[in-house]
Amino acid sequence: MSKKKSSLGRQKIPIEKIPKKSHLQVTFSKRRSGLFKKASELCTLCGVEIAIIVFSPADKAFSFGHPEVESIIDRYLTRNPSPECSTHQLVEAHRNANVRDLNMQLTQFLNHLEIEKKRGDELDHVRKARQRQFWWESPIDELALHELLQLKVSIEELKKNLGKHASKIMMEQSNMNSTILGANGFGRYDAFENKSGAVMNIGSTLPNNAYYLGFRHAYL
Amino acid sequence: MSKKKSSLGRQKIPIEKIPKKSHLQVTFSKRRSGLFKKASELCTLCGVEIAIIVFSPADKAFSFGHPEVESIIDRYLTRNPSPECSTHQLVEAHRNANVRDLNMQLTQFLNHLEIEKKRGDELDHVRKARQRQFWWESPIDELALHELLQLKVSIEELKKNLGKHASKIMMEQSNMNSTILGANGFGRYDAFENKSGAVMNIGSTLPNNAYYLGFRHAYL
DNA sequence: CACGCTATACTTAGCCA
DNA sequence: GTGGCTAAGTATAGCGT
Repeated sequence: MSKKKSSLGRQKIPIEKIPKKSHLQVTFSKRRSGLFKKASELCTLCGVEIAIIVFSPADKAFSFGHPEVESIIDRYLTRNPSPECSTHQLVEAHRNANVRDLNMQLTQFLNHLEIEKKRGDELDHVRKARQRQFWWESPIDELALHELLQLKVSIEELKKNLGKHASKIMMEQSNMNSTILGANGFGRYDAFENKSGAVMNIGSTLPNNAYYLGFRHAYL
Repeated sequence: MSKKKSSLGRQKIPIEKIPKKSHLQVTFSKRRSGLFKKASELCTLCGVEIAIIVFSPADKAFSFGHPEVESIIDRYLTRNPSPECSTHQLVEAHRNANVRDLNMQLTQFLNHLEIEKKRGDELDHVRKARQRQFWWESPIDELALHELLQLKVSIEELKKNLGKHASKIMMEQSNMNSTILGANGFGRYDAFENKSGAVMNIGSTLPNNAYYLGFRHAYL
């Protein structure tokens, strides 16, 4: 049984444009997955917000975003509206907002959330059990997907609305009180200078001083 | 002689928020580098454009972009404004979706839900504090309320659907034991040239807690 | 094309300087 | 924070199905 072990296992490839198209496509797919996975792990491990946009060789746009690409882009472009901070401010500004009804709804909503989460966990369990045994494909419940879709949109809207609402509350409070933080408090207009956009070299084979294409930091 | 602690070498860590702050900082730094490196490799290997934006735990903005973050964002925003588009993309995706993909979507939703829950908690906090010492009132955001109601309905639908879906999967599992992969494992119509590769795919063996947070594709 | 497989290249957790 | 080290954990190139 002559077997050529020669090409089993991962081979080293140079970090330069892959010439073969079919090969490139596969690599793109796999590595994009890997990149997104890494990003999601970073999100979870460190509790940070990340957005990634990739334009494929076929010029199709893929994106990853936690919590949302748009909001992160927004934050980036406007040099930091700082949602985290606004949340904090909200807590501090706890003596406003006349939203009793809204909050009641919210409370109910929270209850539902917990229920859904548990349910989701169960489903996840089912999935894992399934994967362990067999991973055949099965037709999907289209209706469920549809509903899921609707939900997603709704959630995103809710999120936006919550954000808006929060800012509104804050602002109103600031206006009426003028003692809390004030415009001075969060008026950080430190524009970050990023002109370069320059492409640095890819230190592909250097484990140490490996600097990449063009990343930069915006200090706040 | 005293043995070196097995702490030499890499240890496995669960993909969940790192509690220790100092530790988290180090991990963030290293993994951010790793992420950017992966991105740059993907750029070079496949000749594609990528932009990444990360907000650090300290709320500092880091970005990677080839050729430039702004231009890519621009391209993305001009192509992806329509919410209907996202709907369409998912519907498209559905054609090739298998259960795993669906589950991934579900996971994303769950993540969103958790985020919303936290946000909701904050709001709730505000409310309680306010009830204790309310001073003034501010007009409520009726639109937000409306959205909340809508969401509530959606959530309830989701709940039902999740239940159905779960049972269905389980049922299919037991039923298909005898007809595994018969002819064609699952009914997906490839009528169209679905040139999408629409749904991102997680590696088959997803670690227990590796959640994909929120990525999607933008079409057209 | 998407998936699984496997050997191997690469990444990185934990420590230290 | 940064960078080096080591060894264990992951990602993935090349190939099948």
